[in-house]
Amino acid sequence: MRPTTQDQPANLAERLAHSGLRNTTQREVIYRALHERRDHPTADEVYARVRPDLPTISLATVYNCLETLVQCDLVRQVNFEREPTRYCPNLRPHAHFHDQATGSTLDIDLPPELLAQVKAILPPNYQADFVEITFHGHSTTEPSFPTAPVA
Amino acid sequence: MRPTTQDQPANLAERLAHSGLRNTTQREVIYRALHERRDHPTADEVYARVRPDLPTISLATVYNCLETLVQCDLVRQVNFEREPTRYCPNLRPHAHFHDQATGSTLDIDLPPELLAQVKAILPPNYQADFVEITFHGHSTTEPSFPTAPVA
DNA sequence: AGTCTATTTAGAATAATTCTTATTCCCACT
DNA sequence: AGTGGGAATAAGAATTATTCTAAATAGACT
Repeated sequence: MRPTTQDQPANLAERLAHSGLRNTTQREVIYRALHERRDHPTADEVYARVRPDLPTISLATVYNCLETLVQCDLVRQVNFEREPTRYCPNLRPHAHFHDQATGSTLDIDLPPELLAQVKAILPPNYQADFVEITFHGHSTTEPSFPTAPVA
Repeated sequence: MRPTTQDQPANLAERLAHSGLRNTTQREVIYRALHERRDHPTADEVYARVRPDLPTISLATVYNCLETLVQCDLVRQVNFEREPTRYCPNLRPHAHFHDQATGSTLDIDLPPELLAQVKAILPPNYQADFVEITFHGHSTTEPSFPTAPVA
């Protein structure tokens, strides 16, 4: 029996079957599209990525499939303010760094003990199913827009 | 000279003037509406609250004023997933507990040292201007919907 | 009072997402 | 292999929070 690691996600088909759902081409292609580039695309961006493979897919189906993958814990939803929802294939506990200038997103692994410490500030009788930590900031290496080189 | 505490927010008029903005009736009433009940209303809810005082105010103005108050650091914006934006008069560093069943929100003060520890997981050259921590969960005391009393 | 600009108002426009309905697909069963 | 039934998809309309536009109003300053 192959051990199920946290990082290599269990079979898509398995997880779908476990929820009584069918493994369709659309779900597979979308799932792969997310895992090939491990970034944080919007539904529109996923739509654009899968259209070469599935020229007749509709945006509604992209939304449906992404929602299904989220339900099956194969993909996570990420929201920054009121920007369009993004979809994240990283299932490990992690925080997000959101660059306010470029909009780019970086996953930052969350040490379990830190997560525990954060949860510990909750008052009694409040149970957190999920802790969302988002850094809003800027990278100090890459400039946010092209600038003339400094002499 | 009266010391400016963190909790009692500095004069609205002062802050507006500091940004070269005018102190209008609409801004004042909206500001007060947020501070009277220290909860997390949406723009629509603020609209409903101020209409008794300002029967001719428009929703666009509510959005404008709230945006202005946010710019002046008199109010904070809070987003849960893609729900309508909420507005929060609590300016101290705090996390939010979002009850998934009821939608109710609880402010949870963030100890400065915990905030520092969280920021410490950022890689070099990543600067966080703001750290957002949201707990998604449920309170174990209040039931999420009315249930028959247990015998 | 008069001018200048910020602000407000009302309603149209926008954009992400969801909904609706018809069609297509997949699977189980004969 | 053919068929029936439920699930999934496609296409486009509908919804909803928010922003934009243009005209009217109000404050501040001479």
